[in-house]
Amino acid sequence: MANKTILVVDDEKDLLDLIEYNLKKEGFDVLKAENGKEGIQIAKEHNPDLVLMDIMMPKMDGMEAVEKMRSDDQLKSIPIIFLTARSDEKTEVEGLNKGGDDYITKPISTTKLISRIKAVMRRFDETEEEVNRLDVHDLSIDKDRYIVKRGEEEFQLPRKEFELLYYLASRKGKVRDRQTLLNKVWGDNIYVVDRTVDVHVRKIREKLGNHYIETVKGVGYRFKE
Amino acid sequence: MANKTILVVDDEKDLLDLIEYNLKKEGFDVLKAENGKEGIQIAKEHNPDLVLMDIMMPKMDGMEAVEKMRSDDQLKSIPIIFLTARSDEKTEVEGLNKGGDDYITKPISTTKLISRIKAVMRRFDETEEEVNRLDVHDLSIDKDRYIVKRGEEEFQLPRKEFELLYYLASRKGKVRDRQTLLNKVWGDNIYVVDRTVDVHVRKIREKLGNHYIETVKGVGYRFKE
DNA sequence: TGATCCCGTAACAATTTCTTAATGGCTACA
DNA sequence: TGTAGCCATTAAGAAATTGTTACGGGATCA
Repeated sequence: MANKTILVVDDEKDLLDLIEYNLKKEGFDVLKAENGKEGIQIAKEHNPDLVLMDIMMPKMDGMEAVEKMRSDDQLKSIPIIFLTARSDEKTEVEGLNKGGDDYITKPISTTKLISRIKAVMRRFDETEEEVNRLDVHDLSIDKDRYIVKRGEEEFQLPRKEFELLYYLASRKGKVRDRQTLLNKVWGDNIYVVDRTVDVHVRKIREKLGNHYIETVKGVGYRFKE
Repeated sequence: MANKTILVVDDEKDLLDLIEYNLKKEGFDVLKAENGKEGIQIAKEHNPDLVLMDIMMPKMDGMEAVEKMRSDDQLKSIPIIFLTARSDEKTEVEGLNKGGDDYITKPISTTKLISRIKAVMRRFDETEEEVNRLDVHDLSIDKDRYIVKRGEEEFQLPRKEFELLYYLASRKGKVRDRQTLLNKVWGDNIYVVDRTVDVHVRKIREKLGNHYIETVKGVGYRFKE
């Protein structure tokens, strides 16, 4: 895997070099810029995975640079960690802060810096990760969120309906008889009349439309292939 | 930091020893069991961080053991990696597969096994680096000061409420069941009735309004996406 | 040593979800 | 076209789950 690239923007050259040294030791590629303007330019060219940005700088202020980045389509989703000299600058940063970003007060402990960087990166990676999501047809069944989406529409199904749908969808095309469904979705030693499945199927169809779950007469149900 | 403990359940003694050897070399603590029944018993006693479970076993089948674990409040959130002899057993495993689990087909490459274990653990280990401040919706949750802000308003939440809110907010959109919340917010071996979570959720809602934390009936709570 | 706040628990109310059972419809086949 | 078998649909009551409130024990701080 290619190394992650980090752009460091700070007007103190010594600090810049120090950070570079430490980041490289950790296996990151490092880009440097000494002011906001330069930072943006380099970011546009190289598309770094993360930006470490000092807030107080000459030329273009870090704050201003961040605002520019946020309104630039190419750059807006790059995570930024702010470096602030005094902790009361926190307040200033607040307005700019998006989801996974972070800020760090100088002076910086290297280990802390590294671990923050890794944390922010991990968080960003995971957002992209499709861990518990099942995409079938035009549906997106997210077990982590217990939500079914179709485009922008969100359906909040009750638990049994959700799990039944999930079970069938994860076995797309395969027929399961009612008893099997009861065992797998309801649980093994649960005593429930198997017609119950019908009702749940109906409720799912009622909400999502009836073209997802197919009835196989005399056998059971299946999620449409 | 204490070593992570892994429980290995397999009826082949030689394999058990081999795996133990390799895991220990990697710095894990290892527990062993030769059948499902014994496995569950040991799991209950030692609360391992991960379970490596063979599917085909005498006494209590691995499948059965897993189901038992899944329905036991204390054990249900322990990640499980399945060992299966033939790859067509995969299908069966699917039904049991929850969240971050994984399966591996025998024969096992040690490196692969280790890397899977680490991957699953990483996924489960939500003790990620924490951010000082989280901005979600119109809230700003400041872990440094244990204060929640909404615009100019400041809310001083008691510790548990704050930590619960923080935990949920930092996993925006993801549902967590009460047991998980207790483990993550209260601590692993704390014995508290899980309805306690409800009360804390209510208190948070009372202060911040009830549109932040959503209830997913039969499952748990989640911070609104 | 009060006063106050926080935490966990229990009890009951409110709500949602699940299950059942009853009815009617459809299809296949004789 | 009659009949049997299977499924869809509905509504109502049961069951499960959560919301809400109140209370007592502890910790904390003046």
